[in-house]
Amino acid sequence: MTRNGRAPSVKDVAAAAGVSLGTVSNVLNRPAVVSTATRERVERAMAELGFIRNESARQLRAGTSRALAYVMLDGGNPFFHDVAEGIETAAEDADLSLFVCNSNGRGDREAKHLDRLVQQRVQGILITPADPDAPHLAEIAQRGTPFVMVDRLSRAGDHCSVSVDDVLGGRIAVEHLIDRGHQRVAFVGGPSHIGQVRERLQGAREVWAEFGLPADDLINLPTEAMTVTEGRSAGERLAGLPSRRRPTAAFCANDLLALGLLQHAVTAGLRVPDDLAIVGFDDIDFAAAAAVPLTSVRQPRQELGRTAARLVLDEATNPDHVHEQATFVPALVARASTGLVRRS
Amino acid sequence: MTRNGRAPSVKDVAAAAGVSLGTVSNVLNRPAVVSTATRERVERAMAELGFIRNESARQLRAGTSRALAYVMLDGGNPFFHDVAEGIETAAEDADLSLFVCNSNGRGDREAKHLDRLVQQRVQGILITPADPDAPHLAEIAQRGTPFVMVDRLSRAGDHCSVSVDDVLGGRIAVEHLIDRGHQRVAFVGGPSHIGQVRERLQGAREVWAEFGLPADDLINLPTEAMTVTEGRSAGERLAGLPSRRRPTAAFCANDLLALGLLQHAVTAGLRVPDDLAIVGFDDIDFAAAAAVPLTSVRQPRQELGRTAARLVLDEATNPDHVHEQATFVPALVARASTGLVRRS
DNA sequence: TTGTATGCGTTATCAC
DNA sequence: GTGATAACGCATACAA
Repeated sequence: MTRNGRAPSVKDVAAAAGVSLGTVSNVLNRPAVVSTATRERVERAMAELGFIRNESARQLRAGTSRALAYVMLDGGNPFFHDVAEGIETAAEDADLSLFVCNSNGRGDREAKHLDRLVQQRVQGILITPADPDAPHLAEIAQRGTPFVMVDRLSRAGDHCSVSVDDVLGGRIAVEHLIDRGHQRVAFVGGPSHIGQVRERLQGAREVWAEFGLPADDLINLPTEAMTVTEGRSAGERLAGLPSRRRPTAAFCANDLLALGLLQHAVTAGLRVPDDLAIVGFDDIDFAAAAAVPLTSVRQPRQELGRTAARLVLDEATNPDHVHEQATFVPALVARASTGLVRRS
Repeated sequence: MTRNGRAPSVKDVAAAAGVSLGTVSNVLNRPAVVSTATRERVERAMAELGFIRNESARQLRAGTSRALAYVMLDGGNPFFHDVAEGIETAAEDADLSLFVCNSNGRGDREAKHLDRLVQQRVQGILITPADPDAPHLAEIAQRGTPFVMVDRLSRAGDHCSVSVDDVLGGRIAVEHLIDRGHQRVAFVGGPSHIGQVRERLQGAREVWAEFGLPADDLINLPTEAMTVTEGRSAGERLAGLPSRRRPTAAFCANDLLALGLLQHAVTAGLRVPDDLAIVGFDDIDFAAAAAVPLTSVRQPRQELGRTAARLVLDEATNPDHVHEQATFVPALVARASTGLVRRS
């Protein structure tokens, strides 16, 4: 602290070094233009005073910050971390900071974060929203803040997005199960207003019909959320079904549900995959690390993040930017949880 | 965008509403002092122009930002999320933003984040550092930025910290195993320059000695990191031990290691806990959700975060602040992974 | 109740 | 090569 209780400024450095404020600025921004002697004197003064550039002042002057932001949907789901890692990588390359916020699925918290970020004048906002069609999102896109939706799609297409073909994801998951000989399969996921849940279910239903299987044998087990706890409770409901209705396999809308279901199955003495095969979605690291390694539909998580960052930066810097909806193709990763099917 | 391609400012609003800049500012900060008629006129102008306060300008003027920051050690470990949630709760209560950064265990990335945060003039920095004694941390504390170390302790005590009694944690974990009849136990953890690892091992050794068990029968299985993958590899080494040396139980320095070890054990056909009992540390949600629910040493994760935020806010606002090292007491949560021990 | 003036720290433009 | 000065957007002390 110098003078007034604030941190030392260029002014203080200038005084200490016996030069003008402009010269200090030159040392900072165009060192080549200042003589070695004075430069060193200024640098010494900066070191002695512990001078640190004030980013708000730079930002005020520059009119824009040097930061991106990502508003995560669920910090407790490792999937979003991996996405964030991808974003961070790209941000680092562009020499930008990344502010990571977490809405935890709460629309009000999301809105609060967004307000703050716009006030901060971040260069761009990446978000996996609780509701892709929420009005506060449309506002932001219209205001002109570069904006990319991550792992979601909105009805209005006036912004960039990166996502995965969820219908296809549902298809390959269930096709895998049909291949394995399953004729009665549960779909575990919800709430159904989540686009992903609907689309993964749709994909599941499509293949199911294409293989000529009766619609009744694809059983819907809705959940309140996409969490381990909800997966466990779905397991209980599944176990409670009359045995002639009980599925031999389950396709879960994400890996957390699958892990919960797996846990309940093991606890209940079911053998996985013999009594119950399980497919998850996302392929988070914990999926491979489960006691019975989980078959899952992989999304390119880091790639999703990197691409999203690329798009938002393009929108921020390229005057000829056009919005783009990048779609990735999911892939099945087969592991033990669907490995061996007892055909009876 | 108005005028110069920048977002509309108070000045623009003033012009549009036909009042002075000071009046606009009054509407923003002291609405009571301005007449209803002009206030409404100003508010209408703000709405029409899409005016949004510029946080950098406010911050520059105020001399300090309205944000805290938490630099996480490992975004892939849910433990740190829960800590972050606790911090966020407290930040919300104080009406502050929270910037969450992730060093991913890399000292260079940590330093970069810290640089940026200091430049941003955040009100306080919370951090779980890669190395508690790194010089860049001491610098920050000395510069006067409110600073709290989370879940770590440094040798120099010139700052606040919140942590858990790790020696005690090690003690209760191993005491539990001894209670269960185990006479040969592995300690899985590393690298040993992590204070936590050393202390948890120390606690383990203390009880081991107090029960008069031979030191050789507490086997150290060092790991390169605290990850699921490393836990799996520790499992392989454990399985490779000659059977008369092979432990009947393992105490892992965190839950990720424990989950990896558990997975390997199950894959290798070992029954848990009959052939191998496992105790983890942290009690992350995935511990309870494992196929064999994991006994673990619980840390009060959210509480840790809340307390850290409380301390940093006290340092930021209270002139009589004195540094405090808050220590929490860990507790054993017994689950199936140590549930049944076959005594032979 | 409203308007005017000043300064926060930085950068850039222009003289010298 | 260096110094003086203005501007970014906002908040406030003070004047009208």
